[in-house]
Amino acid sequence: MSAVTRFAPSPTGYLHIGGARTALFSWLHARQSGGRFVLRIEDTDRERSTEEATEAILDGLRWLGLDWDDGPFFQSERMGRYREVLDHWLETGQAYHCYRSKDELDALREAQMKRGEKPRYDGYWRDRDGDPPAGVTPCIRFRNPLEGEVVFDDLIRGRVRVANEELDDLVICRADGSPTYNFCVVIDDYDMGITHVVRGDDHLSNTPRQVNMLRALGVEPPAYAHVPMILGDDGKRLSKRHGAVSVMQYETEGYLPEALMNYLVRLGWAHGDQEVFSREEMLRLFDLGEVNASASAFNPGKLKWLNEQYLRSLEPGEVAARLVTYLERAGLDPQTGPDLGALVLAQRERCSTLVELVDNSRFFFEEFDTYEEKSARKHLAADALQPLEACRMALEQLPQWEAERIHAVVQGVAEQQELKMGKVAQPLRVAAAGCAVSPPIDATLALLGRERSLRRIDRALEHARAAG
RNA sequence: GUCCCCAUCGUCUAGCGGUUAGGACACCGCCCUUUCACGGCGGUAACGGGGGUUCAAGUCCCCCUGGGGACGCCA
Repeated sequence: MSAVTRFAPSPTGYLHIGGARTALFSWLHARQSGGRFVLRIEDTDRERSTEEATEAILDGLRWLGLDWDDGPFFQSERMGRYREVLDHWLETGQAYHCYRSKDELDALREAQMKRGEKPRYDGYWRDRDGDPPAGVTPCIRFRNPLEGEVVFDDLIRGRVRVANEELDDLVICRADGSPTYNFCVVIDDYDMGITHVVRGDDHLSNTPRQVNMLRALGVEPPAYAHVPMILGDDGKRLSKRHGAVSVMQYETEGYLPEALMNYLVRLGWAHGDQEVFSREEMLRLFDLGEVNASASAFNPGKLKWLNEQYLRSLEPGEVAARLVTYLERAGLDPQTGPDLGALVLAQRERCSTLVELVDNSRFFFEEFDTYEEKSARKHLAADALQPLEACRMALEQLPQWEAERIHAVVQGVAEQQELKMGKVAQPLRVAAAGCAVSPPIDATLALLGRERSLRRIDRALEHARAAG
């Protein structure tokens, strides 16, 4: 059976980690059944909804590769439809006008809490006819059943039962005429043919009311899957304090969308001992019904590890293509350096992110002003002169500037001068990179090119002489 | 305050009545090594507590504790 699922964010901020995972689960469930994935923007709160936020959310989804089949639909453009149902319900008595003011409601709530009761609307206007107070614009409330219970089977939480006694008559249309979330969701999910509602479990307690409204509409509710929330790495609620909460922040920091997706799919779900899942594997193996019911903490360290895995296993050319943007952002011109595929191959096993890869590769693209102090003191001292000079001479003679030949030179010099490899390679490294960290010296020089390499060795020789 | 939910190493998790409680990240050793890394090998580390049910409980039930969510004319 093919499923129709949806992702329905409210455009009040960027796409965050929790939303991204909900979207992923929802997307996977639709895609693995050959169904449809609907995108709907829940912007009934005009005060807080912004166009920028909508764009930010779409950007996030696109970056992650979570493509949608229908939409984006905007609730703000569906007011006519909501009005239609509202009027109908008013007519049939399934909804009614309520003239309670906010102040009255606040007082009511406070009094109930004080008495140790669950705060709820008292139903004052539920069965009251005529003489509404003058000058008060009413809101509209749904007439929730008083008896019986709502039962539904949540794919993740199992059977959920709530007595109607626990529920009150919720506001479905504000005094200003705008319909509210719980109402719009119900109409939309029905109109859009949603078969599986996948959403954060903070909505679990809304579900019974929604089921009642669906029943009022005379239709069967969809299947529900309430996914647990994601906690910060301190076990508390995820927030700005935990570093990157926006999905796009990870893009900025040089993470690969593949890695983030992989991390997210494993948060609350597992398939035996498997840690790495390609998109195809996710589609094949993921099962909404296997998702854990408990919240899980976001672990940046593991995401980083996954990013390293993808950095190393993706085609170098693929990584190189994505590297271009990052080089430019760092103010480097990709044209002034080595072949990017080769660079990725040389650097990827010592980097966690694309940003780090760029940072560690600056010296391939531009000259550096100074040597890293400690490294220069240690490796560009007087004892570096002889091996450096010998290398310089032999390298200059090389008919072909390739890693293997360079390696032979370094090894030859070490043997000739009866030095350990480190005594030869390290001075060369500092000469070439400006610091004591780089890919293997033969690969480093090969990537750097003959001219640049020799020039930098000359400069290092000067430095060593001056220091000696 | 009221209602609801959740509970295995620090973290993500496997487990679905009988296991030396497994894997991964992180951490710590050792090996490899021209740097930094990668990699390989090994190690520390968990069933929150108390009652039941059962020949047998991490696994089922209840209570406690801890954590979370909901209780808006927010979504």
